[in-house]
Amino acid sequence: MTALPVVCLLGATGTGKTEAAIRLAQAFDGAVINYDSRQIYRDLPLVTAQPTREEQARCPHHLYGFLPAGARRSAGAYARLVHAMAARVRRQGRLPILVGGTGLYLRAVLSGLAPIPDIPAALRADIQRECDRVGPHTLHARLAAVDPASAARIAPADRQRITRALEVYAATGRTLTDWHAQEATTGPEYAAVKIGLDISAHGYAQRLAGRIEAMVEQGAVAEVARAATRFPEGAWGLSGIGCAEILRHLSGELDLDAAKTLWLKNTKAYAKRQMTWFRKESGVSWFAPDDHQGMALLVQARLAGG
RNA sequence: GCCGAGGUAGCUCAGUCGGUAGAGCAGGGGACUGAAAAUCCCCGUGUCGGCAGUUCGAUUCUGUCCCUCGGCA
Repeated sequence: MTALPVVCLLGATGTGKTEAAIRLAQAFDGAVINYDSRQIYRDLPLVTAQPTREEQARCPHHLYGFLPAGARRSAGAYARLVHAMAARVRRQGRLPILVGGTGLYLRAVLSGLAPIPDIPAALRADIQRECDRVGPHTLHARLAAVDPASAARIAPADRQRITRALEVYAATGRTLTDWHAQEATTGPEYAAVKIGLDISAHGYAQRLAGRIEAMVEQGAVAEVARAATRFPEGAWGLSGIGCAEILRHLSGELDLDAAKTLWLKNTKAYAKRQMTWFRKESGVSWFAPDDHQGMALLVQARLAGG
């Protein structure tokens, strides 16, 4: 089987990936496929900065806004969706263009994950409740007894990874370390052209601040309020950056300015984490965000050269 | 001009009874295998406003100058 050509756009939040993707799609008869973990929620198009209706009309877009804010999709499940969608786009004779900001998802798509089965939700909830009760350090010690290699790798305060390692062991009888030593399950083989959008320019912080202002003007607060009404018990989709701050504003804890300030701060910290991830991604060609022509030339050369 | 209060990290400040200094915020770096917009880890040399004096030693005490902010003129 020959490798499936795809373009992958990566870069921190607010760098102009949406526009760059549309330009490439128009130039190469492509279709945009989302790999962002938050732009999947239909209740939150504004705060998650999904492509607008107008933008989506300019070329085919897939895997945006298709889930209610109460749902979750694991990285593995999401990778399977992307595989299916990329194949379908290809069958239609189009070039798949993967766009997003979630480094783990991109890795799951391109390199695969360990073939660990899905863990029953009830078991996961039990372990998480226990973690809340006894604290991560206690569970870390328990992990050290069954899987010392994982315990050594995972920080004693990292409740997410500690509970993950414990639930995998509890559900499968095998340690995470054991699973990770196994070959990853992968989808189709991809020939990926990786394009990074680099914002090292000084205007970036201002750009993020402007984006938040625009989201608020366009009704982000009302959007989050609506979603919160629809999911009164709290929903995973409402835990994202922007939502969390707006919810605190709606509860009266923060005034709008304080919420926006926090929102910006959290967005900047997130952008930094994204760059830490993407910087070490191999084989990325970096471009200025508006250098659409340069990106197109690269894609053209790589598609021709194979 | 006079009186008072200050000048210490990008910002707000603490502190050193004389032994060249540290918090918060901001900022930076990193990790990452099904919650990832998540979850964690690490990072502080700065003419302590300038100059002089006392002292073994001054950011700390003294003098003087400069600057800022009040108040009075």
